[in-house]
Amino acid sequence: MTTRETQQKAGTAASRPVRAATARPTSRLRPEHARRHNRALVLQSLYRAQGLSRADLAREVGLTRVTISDLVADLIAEDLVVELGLRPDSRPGKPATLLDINRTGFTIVGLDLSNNSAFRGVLTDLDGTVVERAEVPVRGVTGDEAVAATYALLDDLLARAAAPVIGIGVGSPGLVDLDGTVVQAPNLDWYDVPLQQLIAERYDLPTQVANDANMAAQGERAFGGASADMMLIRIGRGLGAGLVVGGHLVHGSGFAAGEIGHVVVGTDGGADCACGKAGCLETWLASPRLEANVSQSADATAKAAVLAEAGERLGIALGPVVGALNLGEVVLAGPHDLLAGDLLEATAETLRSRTMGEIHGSLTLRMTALGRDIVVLGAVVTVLTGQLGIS
Amino acid sequence: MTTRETQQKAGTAASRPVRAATARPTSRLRPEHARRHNRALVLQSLYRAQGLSRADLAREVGLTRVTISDLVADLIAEDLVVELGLRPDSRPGKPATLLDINRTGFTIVGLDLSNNSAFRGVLTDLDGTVVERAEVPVRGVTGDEAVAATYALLDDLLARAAAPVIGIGVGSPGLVDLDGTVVQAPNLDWYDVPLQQLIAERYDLPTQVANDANMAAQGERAFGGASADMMLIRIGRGLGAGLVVGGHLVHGSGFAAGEIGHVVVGTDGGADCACGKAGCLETWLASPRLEANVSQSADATAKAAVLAEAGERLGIALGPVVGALNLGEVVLAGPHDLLAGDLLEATAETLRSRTMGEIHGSLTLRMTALGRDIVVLGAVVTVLTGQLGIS
DNA sequence: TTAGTTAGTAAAGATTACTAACCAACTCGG
DNA sequence: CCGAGTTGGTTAGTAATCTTTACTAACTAA
Repeated sequence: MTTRETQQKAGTAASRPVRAATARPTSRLRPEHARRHNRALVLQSLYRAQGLSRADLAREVGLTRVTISDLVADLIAEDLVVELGLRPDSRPGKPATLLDINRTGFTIVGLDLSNNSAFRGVLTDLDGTVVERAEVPVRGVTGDEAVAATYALLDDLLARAAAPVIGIGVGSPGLVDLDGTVVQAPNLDWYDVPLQQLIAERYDLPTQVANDANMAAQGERAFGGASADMMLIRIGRGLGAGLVVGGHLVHGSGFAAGEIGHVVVGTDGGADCACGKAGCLETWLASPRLEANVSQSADATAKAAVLAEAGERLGIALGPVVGALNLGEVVLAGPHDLLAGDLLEATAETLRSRTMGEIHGSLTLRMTALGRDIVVLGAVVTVLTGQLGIS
Repeated sequence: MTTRETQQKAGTAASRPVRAATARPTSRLRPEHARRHNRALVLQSLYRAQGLSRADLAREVGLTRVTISDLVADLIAEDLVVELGLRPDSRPGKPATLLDINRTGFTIVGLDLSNNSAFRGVLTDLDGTVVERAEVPVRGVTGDEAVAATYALLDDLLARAAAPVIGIGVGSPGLVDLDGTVVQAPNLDWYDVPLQQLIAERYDLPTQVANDANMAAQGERAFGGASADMMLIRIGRGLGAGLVVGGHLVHGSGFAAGEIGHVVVGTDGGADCACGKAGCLETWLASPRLEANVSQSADATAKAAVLAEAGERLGIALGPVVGALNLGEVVLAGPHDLLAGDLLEATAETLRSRTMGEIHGSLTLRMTALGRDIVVLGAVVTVLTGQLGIS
């Protein structure tokens, strides 16, 4: 039944894993790290279900009541958690003291630098409720002036903060590395601008800078209820995407994940693109061109055809991605009037017909409900995650 | 300079993140967990650079010599680590006692159930060096008989194990969930077969069952030196892929990540597929059809054209995936004579011309060097990772 | 009134990793 | 040859963290 071969030492192909190049600095774990982790668990539990008692937390997190009490005492001392009073319902035993995160006691700053007519920013409380808004016009502003405009926006917002600021989140266009350095953002003429460091030092506040589409994906995941395997596609002057895989944002080997605007779609040509190729996804879907095509349409039928073709192209490009990653959800963000109707439907239909639904299960394709705030809200969530461990 | 709006409570779209559905059971961290983590760090450091002293480990891992000594004492007591003797070189100070993982003192079992003529298995030491091989013929065997064949293969291999067995890794075709249950594997007529649990209970050994392409991706990552953002494509009777993103294997929302064989590629038709669609990736690249097309070719030029077209199709399908994930590496596994020449080159060229190289940086496209052992080695690595924390 | 239940706290114990201090064993320079 | 300097490893004591055990407080139910 079995084939027995002579024992062999296969020192050839199969030798010990040599991944010295990828020698990641996986950090050691000290007691304080464990404590931080548990503390974040408590905050997270409180965050998404306010009105928990210490005993509830103990059950949910899996630590003992004693330890939870200790952690909660720390959090109350830092004013991050408050006691709400006794639980009203009536049941046996000592009534519980309800706790909640001090949701309105702190402020988070979120910025969106991706619009090329104005930088926009908000202040929110810990819930992501927008408390203040501001913007600075930046049409044609680049380089150091664009940095200065960012500072002006922050100066304005921070001056209006009524509660202590936990941190600053910034969604920037272009390629941004893990340190928050903008590697390249041609529209702003930024190349290797260490924006995160600049802001953090200027304001002495924890700061998170990341790509705008990635921020948007985080926003959609947290406030839009998106699932753990999701792609968010931003359509505007260009086309960018943010991917969440297994609950984690994808960065890519060169921090360029989601940059699919200049991937050629289909095998039948297409319009010439500024990048030199023809038939790039952007040539089909970037809103200026799409708007032009729509407005040139003779009637509603022709208009619908334009949108349907764009949607089909999007579906063709997304097919392999959806299949390879087995995404559960694809979310579009951009001009509602262009995307929400025929285009979305055509994309959905194309995806259905070009991927294996039986295997891949149900895919949800929808518009975001967060509107223009999607990037700033993503920035806010990123701060929340980075500072409090809430994700 | 800034536009000030009236303060507003935006309780509408932007309310508190409601992700109760995704309430993951992020586990609390107890001291023992931290210890396990640090212990894994020690093992990992020793694994990839044998001949480290306790002091070396302390420097590399970031713990103190005292703690390292303590951890190492545990590991030596378990026979996982051995002292090699004094470091030979001559320098000031007390000579170091070199340590190493007890590489040949344990055995790992790796199985590959993806071939439909025979189940194949190996025993390896901790280095992944193959020590024994076995296989059972399974042509046409399905259902319980296929499970029995797996047992027979394991019985044979385990009887030959000269050193204690750390665990069993199994690469199975089809959809496999995180518990190692084969959700569906039509070729074996397996539906919801809890293979991992069955094997673990029968042999009382830690067992890991996962999809074959995913196992192959793990193997390539560990033993093939693949990078942290990589896609491994297995071409055989069908076509499947395993994806590693940010160093982590992608599972997908329905455990179907990598199932791209039936994604339609291109916009110009294609051959009919067994799945009902036309132009699926498998119709271009599955080896039976590819071999037939090649053998029907009149001359070498025609043969090259067939392979080049298949390669181009692969490139067209991969373009959006490579772009969206910003992959650093794509690795092919399958019949070397078909894939390694014209096909590979055509794929590379297609990817180059259809994605934005300037943004996406360098992409490596290559064949695996692990040959037919790629799945079993991946299974071995998975055990190594699961049991010792080495990854 | 009594029994049972639930919330929260207090004290003591077990793990874990740290600091400080030590010994062991080597090289090197005079 | 011998002391100073260097490096590896261990011992002893301490700080941080979570647990177990045991308690009090405050309620319901009969």
